[in-house]
Amino acid sequence: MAIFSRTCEYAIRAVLYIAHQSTPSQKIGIKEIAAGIDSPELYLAKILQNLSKKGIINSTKGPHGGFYIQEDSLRKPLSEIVEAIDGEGLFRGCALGLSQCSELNPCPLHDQFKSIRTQIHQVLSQTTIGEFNQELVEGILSLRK
Amino acid sequence: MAIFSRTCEYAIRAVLYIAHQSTPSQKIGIKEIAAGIDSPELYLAKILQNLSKKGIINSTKGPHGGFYIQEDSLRKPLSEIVEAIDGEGLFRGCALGLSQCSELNPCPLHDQFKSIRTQIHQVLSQTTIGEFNQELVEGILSLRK
DNA sequence: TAAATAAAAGATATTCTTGTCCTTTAAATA
DNA sequence: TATTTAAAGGACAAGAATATCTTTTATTTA
Repeated sequence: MAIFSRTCEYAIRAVLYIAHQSTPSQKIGIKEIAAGIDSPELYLAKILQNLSKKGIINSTKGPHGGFYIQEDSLRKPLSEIVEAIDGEGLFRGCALGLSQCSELNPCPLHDQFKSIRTQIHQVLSQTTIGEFNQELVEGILSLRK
Repeated sequence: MAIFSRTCEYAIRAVLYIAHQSTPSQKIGIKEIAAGIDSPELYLAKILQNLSKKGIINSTKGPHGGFYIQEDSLRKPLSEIVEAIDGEGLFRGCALGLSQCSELNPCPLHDQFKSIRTQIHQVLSQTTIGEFNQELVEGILSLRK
């Protein structure tokens, strides 16, 4: 199993792609996004609808419409995308799936995973949607399969 | 999404339960294991069959048969269970699902997740199946929902 | 050796995730 | 204002994960 669901992988890649390829005056269409990140177009459309409802990205219909991201959303952390799609399972909850697991009633892996979860959460909440734009433009980073 | 698949959660809990509840001369049946870790009995049976084939646990059929674990398997790391069930996705591969992601062609999260993966792998490969027996016996740790 | 026991194995069912299709709505522009 | 464009929305389909059921095999013991 991977760290993120496939849906969440698509979501993160798409948001980063939108962040560096579009502005509110130059929107980008679903076709181009899907091609840009190697994802199934119609499935990605559903994912972006979801992210749009949650205010992480924006969209407009009609000619010259498409997806874009507001300036201030570029400062949002990636953890918002992950929580919107995969929930908080990576950050909270018991690694062994025990609902009763807690400090007082810990599962065997409780302490070890507390630190791992913290680190995952830190990375995702300190990394912003916009911070890769320069490297993406320069081709140092890749979003395609 | 959680860190492990549900199947893997059952697997780890079951193996730890077997480790502390049974010996090669005192085997434990699937009914009791499933009750002991709150999991669906028949599904757990499939999982244990799988782990048994892979040599992580042992079993014998017939009266007084059941599952048990060999002395030396108690020293095996939990990573063996995780790899047997969920594969190596947690330890290797790109967080964003990009097959081309590498040191030379990194995805945006490459470096951050390299360290997270390493930590997950370390915890799971340094933690052994047998090391919780004492705490489980004493009731300090829990395996039930 | 026959009967009883318990896991293995194979088949099927259910649920969730992923992916596709078709119609509707909103926006731009001719 | 009619037409075109592109996303939104609803319904459906395929696949994978999870769960259950039934039959078979191996082992013990009466």
